[in-house]
Order: sequence, then C-alpha cells, then structure tokens
Amino acid sequence: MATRPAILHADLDAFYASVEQLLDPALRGRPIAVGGGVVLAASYEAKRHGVTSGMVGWRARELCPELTIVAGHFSEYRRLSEQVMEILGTYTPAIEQVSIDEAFLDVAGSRRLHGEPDVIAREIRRRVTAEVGLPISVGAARTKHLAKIASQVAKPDGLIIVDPARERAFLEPLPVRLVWGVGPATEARLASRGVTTIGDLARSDPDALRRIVGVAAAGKLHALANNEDPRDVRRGRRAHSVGAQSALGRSAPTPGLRAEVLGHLADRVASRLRARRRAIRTVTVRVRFVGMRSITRSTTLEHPIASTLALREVAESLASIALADNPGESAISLLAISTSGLVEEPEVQLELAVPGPAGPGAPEAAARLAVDRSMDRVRERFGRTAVGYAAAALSSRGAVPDEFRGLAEKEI
DNA sequence: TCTGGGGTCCTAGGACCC
DNA sequence: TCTGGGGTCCTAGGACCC
Repeated sequence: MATRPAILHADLDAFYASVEQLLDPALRGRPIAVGGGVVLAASYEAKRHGVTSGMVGWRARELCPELTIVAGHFSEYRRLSEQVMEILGTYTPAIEQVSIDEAFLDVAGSRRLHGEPDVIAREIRRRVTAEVGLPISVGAARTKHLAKIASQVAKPDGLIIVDPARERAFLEPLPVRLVWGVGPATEARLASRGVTTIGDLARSDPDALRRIVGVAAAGKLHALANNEDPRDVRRGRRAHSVGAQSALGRSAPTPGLRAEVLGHLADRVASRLRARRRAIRTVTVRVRFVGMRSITRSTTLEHPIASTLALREVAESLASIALADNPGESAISLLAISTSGLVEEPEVQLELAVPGPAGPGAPEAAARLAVDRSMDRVRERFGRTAVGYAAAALSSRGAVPDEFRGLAEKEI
C-alpha cells in the first residue's frame, strides 16, 4: 500500500513584497519591488511584467514603468516570519526551516491531534491569512521533493495535495526546471538533448545523463524524476561555512579599497563566529572581475582563528595573490570572504591559538582577540554601528543594507 | 546603463601517507 | 629500485538553492 502524503511544504508568496503590501494598503494590488539599486523581491503584479529578484532597478522600471520601489522593512520580515513559523510549529515539532519564508513539515504523527495532512494544510493556510495577513502556498505529498514541487505549482496563494496514486501523472508533464538541482545550466544542456519534462528525464538513458551532469547529479536527478526521494525532514541544521560578500560595481582594486571592503567583511564574519564561540581554519577569498568571471584563492591555517584582524590579514593576502595572478584585469565588481572548517573552541585555547604575523601564541594575538571581545560587548549594548575598526566603520559601500544580510544568515 | 547576499554540494587534480 | 592502490586532505572552479 502506498504511504499517504505526510510531508508539507509551506512557502510564503513573494514574501518581502507581500509584507510591504500588508504594511501599506496603498501598495496592495500594485506592482512593487523591494530594494533600490537591485530588486530583492517583486510582488506578483510586478512579476507579471517580468520583474525578478536580482534585477537592477533601472531594468525593472524599464519593464514595468508603473513599478513602485520600496526600501524594505527588514525587522518586520523577521518578526512576521517568526509568527508564521510559530503557527507551523503548532502542528508538529518535525519542522525543517529552509529559509526565512519556507519550511518542510512532517505531520505523520499529527493525525490524532490535528487530522489528516490535507486538513492541516488547509488549516495552516487559513490561519496564516487570518492571523498574520500573508498569502502562503502549501504542497502536501509523500516526499519532500513532491511537496516542494506541489507548492511551487500551487503558487500564488494555493494548495496542491498529491494523491500517492497519481504521483507519476503529476510529475510527467512538468518542466525539468522544477526538479531540485536543475538550474539554468543543466536545463539548457538537457533541452539540447530533447529532455524538457520530468517525464523525459525519468525515461532518459542513465549513461547519457551521467555524461551531461556528472555521476552524482545524474544519480540524484534520475531518482527524483522517478519519484524516489530518500530525504527526511531534519530539524535545526547548522551551517558548515560562514561568509560575507560585497558587490562593488566597477572598482579599481587599490590596496585602500581592498583594506576597507575586506575589513568590513572580516568584521561581519569574525564577529558572527565569536558570538557562537566558533573559529575557522580555512579562508577563501573570491574576486569577481567586471564581466562576471570570478576566481577564488584559499588557504588552510595550521591553527583556527576568530579575530577580525587575523581574518582580515589572511583575506588581504589571498586577495593580493588572486589579483597578482590576473594582471590583465583592471577592475573588480565583487569581493567575498568565505570561511569553513569550523571548530568549537574554548575561549582560552582560542586566544592562544590565534596566529599573528609572528606566529601562534604571539602576544599580539591575544591582544587582538581581547580588543575584538570588548568591541563585541560594546556592540551588544549599543548596537553594531556603535564601534568598529576605522575601515570597517565606513561600511555604507554595499548596495544592500546590512539588516538585509542578516535575514539570510543560517545558524552556525 | 548589467547582474544582491548567504549558503550547499560536486568534480578534478595534486600532495602525501601507508 | 620500481610499481600499485587506497585513503585523506587541500585547492580551484562551477552549479545550484533560497
């Protein structure tokens, strides 16, 4: 007997834009975008004109002259998201929050208390609308993959329940792009071989698929297209890397610019690490040139670090190497720091392990961390902008406000 | 007039060890 | 001295997710 649908995927529709329309009734029913230089979210009315997130503001206005662009109420996004997640949490403890506006729920054990999955799905939609005021789409199915696809097909403000007896028929005609792991590049490669629907993908030759997308991806894609998805709903997943990046338009990569931007990024990353008593061993710097080609340079340190200055120094030296390897490039459009190899470090051990220029255990290493820690404490009391390194304090360069960055951060 | 920000996973080659 | 194979770690790049 087929298992009944017990996985729900709940996904708020055009979340940031919907919040703006909730806060300001004058925006309802109208094409709006959240952002400024770049669109962070578009309402459905704006999407109908072709406006998408990531699009530059002038292009969005070109596509949709009546577009209203709003700056965004970032603290409201967090507050309303928490309210929605709280509602979801009343139906099961088995919740996997994927991002600020999306979560999987396993309601297999909730029947006695709350009824069948389809009843719960309807109840969730009713309550989120009534109690929060936001539209939310829900997919209910036997697996995460099916539930996710169902919610995407249901959008906006819809509900689809996939009957286990009808799963194949449901998937068959849908575009391959809906399969988890198929992005623009894979979609194009598949299309060039005549594979456009999930049904095509399910029937495709495994060897040919491996040649197109590689061994691992081929295995997953084939399984998903054939409706096999072994993934469980997993609570409280933590990040394995921590990073920050800043787009720079078109900038000459002068030492001054590098110091300023990498100082700011290192400050964001290192203070997050310290707040969770974490340190990292591997640092990767990404430099994107004008024209979107990007390169990375990374290094793995002998001892973990968590101080802002140590991270900044490593990042600056990696950036120098990256630029020196590409002398033909005269302008850059982005700098990024990513750190990985997270370790949990007791405070004392961490301070001793921080390598300064003179090596691990150098007196200045402990001093640096001490400076960081007192700065962390001042910020805890007076806010992030209360104090910072001279370079890091001039942080307004990025196109996106720092509050927005916080919304996408995963727990570490 | 070009393209935000925080993440995950995979591939492939090389170094190194046993 | 030469050769082989497996495992692990590191680096660089790329596709993808939200």
